[in-house]
Amino acid sequence: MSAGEGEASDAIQLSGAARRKRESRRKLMAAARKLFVERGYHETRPQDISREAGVGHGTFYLHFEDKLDCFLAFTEEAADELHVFVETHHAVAGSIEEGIRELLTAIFEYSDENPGVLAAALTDVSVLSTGDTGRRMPVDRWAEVWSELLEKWKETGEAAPDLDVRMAGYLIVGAIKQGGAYGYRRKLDRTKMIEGMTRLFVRALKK
Amino acid sequence: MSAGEGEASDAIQLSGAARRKRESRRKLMAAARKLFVERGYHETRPQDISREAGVGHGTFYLHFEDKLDCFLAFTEEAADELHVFVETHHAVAGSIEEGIRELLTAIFEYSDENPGVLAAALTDVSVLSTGDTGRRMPVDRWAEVWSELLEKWKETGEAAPDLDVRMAGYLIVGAIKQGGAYGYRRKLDRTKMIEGMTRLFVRALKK
Amino acid sequence: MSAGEGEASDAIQLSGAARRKRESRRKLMAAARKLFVERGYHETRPQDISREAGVGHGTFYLHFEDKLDCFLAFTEEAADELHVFVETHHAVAGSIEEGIRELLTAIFEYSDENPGVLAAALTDVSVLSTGDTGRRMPVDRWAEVWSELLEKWKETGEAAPDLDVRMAGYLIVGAIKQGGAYGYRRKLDRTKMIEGMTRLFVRALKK
Amino acid sequence: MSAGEGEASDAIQLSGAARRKRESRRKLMAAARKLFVERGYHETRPQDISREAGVGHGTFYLHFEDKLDCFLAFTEEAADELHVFVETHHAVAGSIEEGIRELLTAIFEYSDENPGVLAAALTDVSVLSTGDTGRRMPVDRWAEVWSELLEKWKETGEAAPDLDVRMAGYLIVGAIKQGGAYGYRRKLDRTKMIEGMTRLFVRALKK
DNA sequence: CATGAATGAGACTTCATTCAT
DNA sequence: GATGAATGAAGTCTCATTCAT
Repeated sequence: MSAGEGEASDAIQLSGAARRKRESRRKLMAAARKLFVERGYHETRPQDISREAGVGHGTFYLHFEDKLDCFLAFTEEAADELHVFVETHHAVAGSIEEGIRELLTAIFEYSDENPGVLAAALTDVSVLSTGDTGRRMPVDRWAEVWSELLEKWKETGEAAPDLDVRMAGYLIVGAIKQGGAYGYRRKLDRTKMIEGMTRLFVRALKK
Repeated sequence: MSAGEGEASDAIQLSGAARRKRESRRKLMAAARKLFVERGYHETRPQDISREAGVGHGTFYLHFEDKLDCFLAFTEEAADELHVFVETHHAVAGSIEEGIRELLTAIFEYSDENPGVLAAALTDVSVLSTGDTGRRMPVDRWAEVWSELLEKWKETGEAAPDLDVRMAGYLIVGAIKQGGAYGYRRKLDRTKMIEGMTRLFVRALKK
Repeated sequence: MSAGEGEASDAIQLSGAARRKRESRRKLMAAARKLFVERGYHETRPQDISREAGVGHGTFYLHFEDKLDCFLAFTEEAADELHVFVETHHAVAGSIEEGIRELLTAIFEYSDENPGVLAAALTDVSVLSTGDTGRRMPVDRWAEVWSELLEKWKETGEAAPDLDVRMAGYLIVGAIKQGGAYGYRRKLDRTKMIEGMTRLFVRALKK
Repeated sequence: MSAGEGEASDAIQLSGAARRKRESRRKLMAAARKLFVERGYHETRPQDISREAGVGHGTFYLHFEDKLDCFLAFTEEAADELHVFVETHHAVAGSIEEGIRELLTAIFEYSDENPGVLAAALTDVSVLSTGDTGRRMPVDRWAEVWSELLEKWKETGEAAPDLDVRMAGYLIVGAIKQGGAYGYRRKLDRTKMIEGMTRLFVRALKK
């Protein structure tokens, strides 16, 4: 059973040490996500993460350069996860209206399953650190996803031809972020939010 | 001692102590704005603000409950200033298209004259403090301004009747915040940004 | 009595705050000296110094940039004190033999009254920090004192004319440092050490 | 397994394990020397030494009790090497003047071939550890070499009969250490330094 | 009202050493 | 013998806030 790991995993045979390290990182990532979401960046100390993960304080620094590095790893993980959700909703396939509705649905479903994660991951890093980190932030990734979709719809003639897709991508992400926070606070009905946003976005973008 | 209070102008004839206090606060507010904008909330210490203001460290706490209180005072000041700009553009008066354009113009003009202030003032306070502060944040004030306008246009039949004006207010503020940051980073042309945003917003909201 | 401080001190009238600060620094310096001498640089933590001085941990950093800065302040104080001892022995006045004997006597007397201080103050800073500190070290100060004396004796024709006084200054300081440590460890008689060293140095330097 | 021990040459026929161990130690010693010289004791971590040596971190502790033990092994190695240099210059053979010049030449030649090693090896161990290590330090070894030579010259009547050879040994080592550091910093000419020092030492010691 | 020295909890991080593999 | 992940005590330093003057 322990031989070969059973699955055709991407690391066919992990030596003991490497496996332990992976396991530590996994625990740290889970702990970091939990605490960043619950308490926010500044209220979470590296040692809290270590304790929550059940590893020593020093282990934290074996896996992350510093606290910010850990936070960025968290945001990237969240971005990756959301990406999977989005892909299963193949927003790309349909019309502009369907596409937008699917994308929003994916986002809200992810948020339901992972409450608070998106809000935490979208924390503006410039609030956390001076100086450029050199890393691409979730906001940018998500804005780009939208931009690409809009570009496609522009090509198919569904979206307004005079659209600046880059700017529109950021406008949409900003709107969703702020609107989502508002809806979450007011405990608005998810379906209604999706419908409302879809209507606005479609009208704004459609030819 | 109490003489001078209650007169028509609040600047006329303040007793020495009261005048000094007012003067201290003015200097502290100016220093706080400068540093919050330049360095951000977490990189600015009360001591820095006091030194920049040219007053003693203790004086800071004569005027503000704590650091967060000072930051909120800054955001409120910024909100008040923007409000003046907005009023001079009487967005209220015209059609939905004119109104939106005027409002955006007011915002961008303010941002030109006060670079970085809006971005700093819109910092999500939940990133700064856990508990509720009980104070209304700029985001909420600005979302409400938009809501009221939208409500008006709904009544005049210019805006779509099925519009959730509260939600739309937040969506717009979020879009402007994120889009503005993007445009500032990319050094986009102001007029083009205003035009692009106006077009999108009008299409989204118009009947 | 408290008025005017009684003495024609260099700070005729110290305001309360300034006096408190001075007092803190005095206590910190005394504590630092005690601990650097007893335990050495690396075994002494800033918080040990603060506790020994009876002030808060933060006060330490009000007076010293960092731990190294504190250590350097200690060495400078020791250098100043030794300087006073040396001056009262007016080594300068007499012949080369008298001069050297007086200087060594001053050094050993200071060491008797301040056991361990010279050894601690002569700690090679390059062992403590990479990078140049930009500060002149006691070793250099003391080497220079010797150099100047030798130069004088060269002029009066008492010292060998082919003497490199700079180099000789360092050789002497190195010899005293190492020889002193040896004598201290072996608990040698002070007078005998002075006589022995004087004899050697005089022979080495005399014309 | 024990076969091969006790043979004429200790290099012939070591079992695989023993050979590997020896090889590891050699690599660790070389790495330790490099880093202690370049960065100093406190700036060098066992991990750095292991990495530089290309062995695992744990291997370090198979060969050295702790970091200080490794440093002392380094100083002893340096002392052994210098000893070889000194012996090839048979300082013992000649007159006091020749002897001193030869010894200094040996030291400076070694320093040229091994820049920084003597300075690093002469680091005062009391700065590194509080308790006595029970090991004889390079300073003591080198002071003793000088003492023995002086004793011999005393017997041949070349050195002053009233000389305390132990103390003189330490004085000379201290002088060379400090003078060498000064000369190195000032990039003085080696030959001139040797000549200058020889002259001073000879005058000081000669009958 | 104003000051600025003092505070000390607590933040982040390092590193000599151990130990399971 | 060799490895390197893990450890956690200990280190240095910061900073929001208080309080005696």
